[in-house]
Amino acid sequence: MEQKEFIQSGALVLQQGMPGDYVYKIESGTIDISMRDPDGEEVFLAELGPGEIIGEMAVMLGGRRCASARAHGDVVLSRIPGQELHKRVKRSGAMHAYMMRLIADRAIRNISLFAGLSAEEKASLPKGEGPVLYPKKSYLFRENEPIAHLYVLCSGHVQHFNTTDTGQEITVELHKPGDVFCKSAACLHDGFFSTSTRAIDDAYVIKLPIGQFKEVMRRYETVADRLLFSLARRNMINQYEMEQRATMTAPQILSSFLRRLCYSYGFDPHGFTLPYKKSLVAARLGMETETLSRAWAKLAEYGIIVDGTRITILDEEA
Amino acid sequence: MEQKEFIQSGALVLQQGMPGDYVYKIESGTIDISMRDPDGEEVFLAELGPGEIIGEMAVMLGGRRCASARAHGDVVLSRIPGQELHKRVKRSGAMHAYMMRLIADRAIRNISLFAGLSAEEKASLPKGEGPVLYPKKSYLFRENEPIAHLYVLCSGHVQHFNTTDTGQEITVELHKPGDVFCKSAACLHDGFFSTSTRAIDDAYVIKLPIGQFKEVMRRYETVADRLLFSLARRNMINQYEMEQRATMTAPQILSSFLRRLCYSYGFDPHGFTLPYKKSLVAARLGMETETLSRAWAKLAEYGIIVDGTRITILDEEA
DNA sequence: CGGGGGATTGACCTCGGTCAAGTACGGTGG
DNA sequence: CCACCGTACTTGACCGAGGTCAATCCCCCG
Repeated sequence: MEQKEFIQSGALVLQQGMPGDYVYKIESGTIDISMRDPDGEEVFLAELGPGEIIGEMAVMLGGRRCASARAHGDVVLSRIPGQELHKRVKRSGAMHAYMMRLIADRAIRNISLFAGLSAEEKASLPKGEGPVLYPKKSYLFRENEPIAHLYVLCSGHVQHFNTTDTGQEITVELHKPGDVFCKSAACLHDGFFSTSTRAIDDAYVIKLPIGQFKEVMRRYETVADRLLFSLARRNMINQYEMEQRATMTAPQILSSFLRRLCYSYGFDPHGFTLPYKKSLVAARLGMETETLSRAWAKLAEYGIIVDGTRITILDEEA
Repeated sequence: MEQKEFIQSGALVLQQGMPGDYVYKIESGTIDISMRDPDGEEVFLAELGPGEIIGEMAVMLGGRRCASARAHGDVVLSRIPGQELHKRVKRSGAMHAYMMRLIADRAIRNISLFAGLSAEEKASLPKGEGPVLYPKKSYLFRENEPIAHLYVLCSGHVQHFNTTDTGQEITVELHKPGDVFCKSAACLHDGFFSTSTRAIDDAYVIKLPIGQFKEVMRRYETVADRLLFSLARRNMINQYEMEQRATMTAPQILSSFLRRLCYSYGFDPHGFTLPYKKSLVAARLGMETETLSRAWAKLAEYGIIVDGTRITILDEEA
């Protein structure tokens, strides 16, 4: 059932953002795990060695790879198909518990906020509330509820939005697997959520109580540092988006969005598929689906070719 | 020349945002200094006693009060007209140096980021670069320059903006006396400014080298805490503004802006004067002056009466 | 008094929102 | 296998808020 693979040093083994229906067990050599966080920073997360499993998150929770894995030196892996893993997990309750624990631990340890900590320090991190399933369209939390957790998204997608008095929904942000959210909420003493958040597809999240997170922040200076950094970056990105919406036309905004999407997911610009429904993209960009629909047609003028669901970016620059 | 005033406990002696051409010397009693920082938080800054001078910043630098002063118990003050102070300062170089030093020290110590520190801790803060004059329309810094300082605005106003490829200027933010800016810039390791910043009128600023600020942050946890808090708040405000621009019409946006302005400057809603030129307001709100001009006319529908430069807000709520 | 910058007003146009109809696609049930 | 339905998306026609351009007004200042 298991199939050996020999990987050259430096080769990409798993790519963040790609779907995946298999896991690898490391037979020999070491694998570097890294991720591009939503702010666009590439962050090194961990180094895994023989006996360890990689890629379990996408398989167990049914989503996409939420980090990239690269061979550090030559490596031998055995590839285990997703079905096989599911069978084993179903057979043994202990195995299931083990996998869930593994996923939860890794999700917490691998968030970019904690990237500056040593392996021992990471081991002492709080565990959080194991992968919790929020079915499609269910709410993680609503506006004006008290803030209790920091969330780590393991699989699926999540939408933040505000509801206006007229019942209109304004999408503020979309999150993809690997993202951490409610960071800024966590800094406001005894605050309340300013947005509602809903699962777009079935989403698994780890929930880390705010108190525990603050404890960690107090203990490790680098965590507070990274949080500051990430909030500051978010501010700049917000400014940038404001500017775009004020000055650009719909096709230009869409083009810019696709370029950033491609970059932040690590997609191949020479052809990738949109990971969201188009209506979601419209919401994210603050436009109507009709406007978006018309914008697709004009993308050629901005160096992007769309063929059905396939998107190709011709000229690549920031 | 000096004129004694007897102030009842709790009375407002100086109000943030008001113009002022006199200073007070405290003869007896104590005065509480506080300010509303740009995020809308009321922050207690200091308690001053007999012999100390208040209100010197607006007078010496020719601007508006950048903090409020309230009598803490019954107080006797002697009021010194601005002209008198200017005469004394002109007469004596030492007096001039002393006033400038006083202003610089107070500006640094009184920023809300440092509000959690004790008097002794505040005394040990770095002094920063004394009040620097940036004449009307001169640049404090430009986009893509390396970030070297945190700025404290002592008098005048300052405009942050981006320039697009087409030469268009997008105003991101306006700052008023007492504001601290480049906070988020300061968190990005060796970053570059993402906006240009220009003095609207003659502006005096204190410049605190980033390195020194980071040093302070490392020493005092509360400073990092407050910075986090303020960045998180800014994020929420950005989101809110995004939402507004997406869903509201020009008069609604203007109305909401005026209400916030009134609140954050501490103006009297029953009649105040706009502290900026209208064209600046237009820039700030991301609209053309013509659109703004038309919006004024429709403000009555939203409970705001405009009579020349006089603005009255009828119904007050968040 | 003339000049210049800011503000206002009017005429016009464009982008994108709105409404309505139509298409493509997948799933379900007979 | 096809009829039916619901969802997502597309297309067309229309409209209105706000941008653009030009003329004018207002007020301060030299």
